[in-house]
Amino acid sequence: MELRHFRYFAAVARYLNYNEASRRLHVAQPAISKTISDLEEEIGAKLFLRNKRTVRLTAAGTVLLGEAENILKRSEDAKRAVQRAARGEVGILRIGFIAPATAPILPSLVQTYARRYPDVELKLHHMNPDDQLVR
Amino acid sequence: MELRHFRYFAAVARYLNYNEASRRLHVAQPAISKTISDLEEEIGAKLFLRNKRTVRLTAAGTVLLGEAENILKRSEDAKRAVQRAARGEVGILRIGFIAPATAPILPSLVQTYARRYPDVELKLHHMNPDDQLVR
DNA sequence: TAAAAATACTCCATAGGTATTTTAT
DNA sequence: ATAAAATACCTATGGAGTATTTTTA
Repeated sequence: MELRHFRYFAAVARYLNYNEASRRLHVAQPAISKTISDLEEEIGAKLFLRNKRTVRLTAAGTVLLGEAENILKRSEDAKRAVQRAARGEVGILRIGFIAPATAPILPSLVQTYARRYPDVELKLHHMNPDDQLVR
Repeated sequence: MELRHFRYFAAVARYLNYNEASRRLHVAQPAISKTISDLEEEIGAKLFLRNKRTVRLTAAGTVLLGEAENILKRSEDAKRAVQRAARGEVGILRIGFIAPATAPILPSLVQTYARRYPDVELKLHHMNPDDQLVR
């Protein structure tokens, strides 16, 4: 089971039409048919009723639709969250400082930084010159 | 981006060792390397620090680990939920009845059924003989 | 040197394409 | 007759394997 199965399934469920899903996804219709039937086989349940010329979701399919859309959205959200973390826009920044030396400049620096990166948690550590630098 | 990427990534993140992940997943080590680097390329961020002989998660990787595990779990949960729905163990069951005819037997039937399938929502509809059967 | 990850290549499974058939309107 | 999904078959991309190199403890 891969996200691809969910993507194709969600498109078919949305349009209730394999050809339309095929056009929207830019994938040939038989590939859609195959992927849906592979998914049905893996899960062990019919997802669509397609006896007539119309396609309808089964009860099982209705359950999957909600889950699949959620998972697809979470995956895209995760990607963006990771990209933001990589850019340093979220996370934890620990700053060690020695009392007298940085006293005059630190507050304004911290304030400016905190405004620019509201999702970075700042941790200030008042240190002595011989402290170990850990974590 | 597919669940496969998340599966391999989660295994490497867990053991912090490509060879160990390779053994656990029953997939050759170069396939793991390739999949991780494909994922890093797609996301546009390094997920592991592997300069030294040790593997460590980056900040971005740490964010992804939580998300990836969550998505993988949700996917398995979704599969099971769909299977349960297909077996009729969850969902909605609408029962139409005509007042006098079924009066004596319906209550006990409903009670027995509700105990056996606690996740099936029962909807009872008091109907007239000429009512349309809809939904 | 020994270990672990990356690289190079080869192979094959399967995702996806084209053509056609089936089915129902 | 038309439109949509399924089936059959073929192609080729890329996932995974083996062998090797690189790197660093």
